[in-house]
Amino acid sequence: MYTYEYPRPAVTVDLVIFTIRDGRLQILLIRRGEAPFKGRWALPGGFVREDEDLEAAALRELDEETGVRDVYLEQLFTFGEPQRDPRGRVITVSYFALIASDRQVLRAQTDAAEVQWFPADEPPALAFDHRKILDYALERLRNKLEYTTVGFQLLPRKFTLTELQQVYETILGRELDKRNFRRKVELLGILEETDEKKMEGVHRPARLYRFKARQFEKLKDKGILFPF
Amino acid sequence: MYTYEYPRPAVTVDLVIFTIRDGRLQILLIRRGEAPFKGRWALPGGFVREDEDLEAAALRELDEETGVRDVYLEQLFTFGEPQRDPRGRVITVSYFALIASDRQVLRAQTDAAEVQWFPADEPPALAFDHRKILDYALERLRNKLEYTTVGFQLLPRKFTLTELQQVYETILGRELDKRNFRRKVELLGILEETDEKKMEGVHRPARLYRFKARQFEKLKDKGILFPF
DNA sequence: ACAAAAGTGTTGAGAGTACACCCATGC
DNA sequence: GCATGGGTGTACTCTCAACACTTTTGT
Repeated sequence: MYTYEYPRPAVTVDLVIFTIRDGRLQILLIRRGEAPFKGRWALPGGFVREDEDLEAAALRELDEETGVRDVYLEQLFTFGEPQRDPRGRVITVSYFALIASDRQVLRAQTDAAEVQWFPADEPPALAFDHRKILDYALERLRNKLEYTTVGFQLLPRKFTLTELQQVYETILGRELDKRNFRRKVELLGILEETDEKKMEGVHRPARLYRFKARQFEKLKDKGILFPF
Repeated sequence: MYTYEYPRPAVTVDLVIFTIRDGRLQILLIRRGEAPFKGRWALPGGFVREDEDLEAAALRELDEETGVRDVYLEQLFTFGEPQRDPRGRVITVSYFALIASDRQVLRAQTDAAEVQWFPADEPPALAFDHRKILDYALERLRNKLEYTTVGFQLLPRKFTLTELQQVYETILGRELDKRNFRRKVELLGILEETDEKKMEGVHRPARLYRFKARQFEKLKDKGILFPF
């Protein structure tokens, strides 16, 4: 058995957990109960355990805060500036997660005053360098939206085309043409019609669709295929 | 001052250093002199120092192995499987670097038998999980080539259009149409003609061009702009 | 004069964008 | 019957892809 004689930083994972709520892109934040940054909002996260894979640590934190599993999770970036944590050297591996809009139930035990959703584009002041992490996550999400199907991870299993379009409009921050959007989605061949209709609204019911691909899909054959 | 009571993994950086040599995409590898994997080839890398930023550590390793600075460097992914290093818990932050083809001089002190370039698509057996890191770097490089100007980082400051095209063909692994390629590059407006010509060849000399943008540039306004 | 790489335009097909009206339902 | 969101087609423009010959130089 060999050992190392090198300084060992602490390693954490931090999560940017996105969902769509009230027609806005929102993120989950936790209010810190301890110094430093006591009382400030921060990204959920925590230390990586001794024999725990990084992604496993991220999934564990996600489960602890939201009770949700089986969500889209992607490693984002690793931040390691020596001064990013006033307590000492802490390197953090950041992840972003997408929660479907019908699964955003928080843990029963969580105190609503301490765990809350905030609009991603108007977050409160954040602890540490979490604002930088958030900004990076937003940029990545917007980019990926254009050439992958990540967007579908934010919707329930069955959804209307208008709901899908709203996800894209919300994240991209601009309006899309309804007819062009629908033609494009159909052309991609990634949706399945169901026989059901959404009867909630007061007006004409919309047909519900289901996403065909299992989890996630790159959308390029030659060049890009999702430039709405 | 606060301290943590958590296990601390060792943290390293590993580099996938690309260049174009003999018309092929190649990577720099180092032969390990110690167990584990003694005698195997491995990616250059090393431990992150106590008060050293991650990117600074990557730049330091790069300088130590190649004597090169001011190159394109990008964080790739952080690998942290508990069993990836038999000596204990080691988390590695991987980077990829692009070295211009006229700057691939190795450190004078390096022993040629211990530091060598290898074709990126036919590497020797690698230590640890370095093959996985290499594969990931290759995938990322190919993707970025299509919507950014990273490819220019592999060329000298002045280059011919044919050389530029060969970089793209080499990395993408397919042939491109000369006329379409040139029209596209011209349309992007990122090159500057020089008055010089490359007189090396035996035949008609080619005009030399210079890359306008300082370092690196995203190439999308609406959708992708670089789908050669 | 010849070998070799440099350089240069046109055409057809497909995708993106802009744009306006009828339909189905609840009240 | 009316208010509201659901649903549908066409025309123009622009970019992509395929394709072959002339030019310039060294030997």
